[in-house]
Amino acid sequence: MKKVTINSVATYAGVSKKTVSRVLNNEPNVSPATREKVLKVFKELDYTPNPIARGLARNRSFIIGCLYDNPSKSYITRVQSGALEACHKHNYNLLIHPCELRGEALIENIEHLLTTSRLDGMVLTPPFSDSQELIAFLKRKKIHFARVASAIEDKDSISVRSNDEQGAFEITEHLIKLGHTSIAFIKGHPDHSATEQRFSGYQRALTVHNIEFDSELVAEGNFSYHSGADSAKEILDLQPTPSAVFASNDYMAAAVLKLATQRQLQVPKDISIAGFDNAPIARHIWPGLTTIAQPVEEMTRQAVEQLILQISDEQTSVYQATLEAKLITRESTAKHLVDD
Amino acid sequence: MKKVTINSVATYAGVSKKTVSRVLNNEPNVSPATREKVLKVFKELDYTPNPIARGLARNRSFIIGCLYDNPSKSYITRVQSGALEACHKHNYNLLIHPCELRGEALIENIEHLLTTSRLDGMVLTPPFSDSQELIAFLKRKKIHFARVASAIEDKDSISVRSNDEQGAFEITEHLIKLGHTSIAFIKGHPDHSATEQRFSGYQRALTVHNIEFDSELVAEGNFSYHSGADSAKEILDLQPTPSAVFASNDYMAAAVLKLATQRQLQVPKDISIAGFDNAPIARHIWPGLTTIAQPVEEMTRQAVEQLILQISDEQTSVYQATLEAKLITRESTAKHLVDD
DNA sequence: CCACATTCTGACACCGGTGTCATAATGTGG
DNA sequence: CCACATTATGACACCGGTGTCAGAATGTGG
Repeated sequence: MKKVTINSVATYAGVSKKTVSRVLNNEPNVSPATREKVLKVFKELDYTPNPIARGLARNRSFIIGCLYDNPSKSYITRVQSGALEACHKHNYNLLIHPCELRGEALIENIEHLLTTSRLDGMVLTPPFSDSQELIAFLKRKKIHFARVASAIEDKDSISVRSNDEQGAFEITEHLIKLGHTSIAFIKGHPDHSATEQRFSGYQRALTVHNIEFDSELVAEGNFSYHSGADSAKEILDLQPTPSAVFASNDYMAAAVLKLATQRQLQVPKDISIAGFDNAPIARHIWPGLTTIAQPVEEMTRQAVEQLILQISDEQTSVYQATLEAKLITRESTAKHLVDD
Repeated sequence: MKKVTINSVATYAGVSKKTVSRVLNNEPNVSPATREKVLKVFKELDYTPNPIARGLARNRSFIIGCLYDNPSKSYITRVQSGALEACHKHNYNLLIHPCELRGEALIENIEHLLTTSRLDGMVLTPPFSDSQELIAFLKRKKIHFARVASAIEDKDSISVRSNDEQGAFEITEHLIKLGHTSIAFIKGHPDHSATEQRFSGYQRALTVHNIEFDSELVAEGNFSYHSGADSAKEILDLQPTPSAVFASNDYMAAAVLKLATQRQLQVPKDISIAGFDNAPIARHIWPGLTTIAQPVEEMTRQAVEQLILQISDEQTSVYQATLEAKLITRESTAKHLVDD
């Protein structure tokens, strides 16, 4: 059985390639009779147009690439979900490409990706959205891209972020208002700009409420559950034990909760725990985690949507937006009861 | 600035297109001098070959599509991770395509996907790996595909699964050996063949150990945390309360654990809980969940690898494998203490 | 130095569509 | 019924690479 191409359809229907192409793309100026005839042949021959040939002619692949390097799986899932929503709305598809930020191999890796698959645009998620090197490379190669949750400024490229510093400030303030003064903090991955921002929101809240910053209370994490478990151990071993812990994401907060529970500490009676992101795990555990809802899906959705508009030349101005992060209180934080 | 194509490179280097193409693909029979010259021009002009044109000529896209419709996000993450490993090893890329199994729109949806992006092959994850309709469609369209975790037999297509029935049998037997006789069960999504298999393993263990099956103890879930929460309520409201619960996946088990803890039940002292999959959440909560480790990544990795071999014509026989599921005991299950 | 094998190289068709433009068919008003 | 506008259709080049094959350049043995 021979492959069915536009030529076979044309011959079979007794029309030219171009007319078949017109029917294919719902172009005007085709008589109803001809259109019917061609459509019938489509069915008869079970014809599927070749997207590659079409892509070559139009210089489009209708594929967006999503770049990530993130220890938090749920973050990636949410990113994908937002990106897919925008892609499918505009008949685009999503290609995923995890890779490592570190090492000079990055540019080489992306270059190889572009040699392998033509991408109409790329979504950069943290930490790539902050990589000046990558941004410069993509500009040089004239690849459209959009940045998600980036801290750096770049007037020329699409960027959608949320206000992490403010979110961290609010959740810290929430703990302070509950009477906590000894609040431990677990940092995120040093390559991610969110890490610095959340830390700085934490510090600002302390300052505003006249609580002295104590570097002893700060542990280094990297957004993974595992790193949270290590930090949790550090923090819970402190004497005196802090009365509250604010972890830079929910995975690490969950790790603190697990260790605390293992050690017979009651949360939140003995110790309050707060996270960040509002990842699914925050409501899958007991007690549920007080956290900051970061609109990951929405950020990505907007970023990809704007990216597609830019690719289609329907948007000339560069979209830049900051979405709000919102405090969600659950059972893991409560009033600090002073020990008798 | 004009676009850099193979023609510009050829002209600039003073050779033919074909010679440039040879250098590009590391083909033999190019004199070292010529090769050097062309490579230098690549750099000078910052040339990136156009993957679409290449794809058209070779009739290849080097893209694999991954189809899924699964309420468990972590399952998808694991699938992707295994698929990506195989793809990158062979210089392929992965395009993800979530869509709904139900409704006649499925075939239309896939047809549209194939019209939009040329895919060299597709990985079908549950519940698609069990869809006869989809399998027939892909065969008709002569699209290569591999099935992951499917229960149905199809001699013509690649399939990698794990032994769910046996896994469910073992974990149920584990509970029985701990002295439990009243073991509740939460079913998975009815569209997934794993649901039936796990249920049947549970029943077989009861039979083998002379425990009467009680349909009162069976709740209907759908693999989502939310459905697990509903089932948990049903089960914990039973009088007398069962002494153990086996949920068809870890998310639902986590939901049971959460509700039990909320109700002041001690796990595993008052009630034992077991899950399935060994999802990350199984070890992120306290007590950790006893579960069956299903090699999701490995299944998908093997499936995609074989798929790529088949696409490349390096493999003519159809690979079919069943991997072992393994019992992992954690803190959520313990000896049943008879109430005094 | 010649006959022959081997290594390089390029001309050209082709992959399967789309864009441009000329021309054929049809419609409309006077 | 004609002049003209409008709609419908097809011829052909083109997108940017790869495959085939012929011919040129070079190497080898006698």
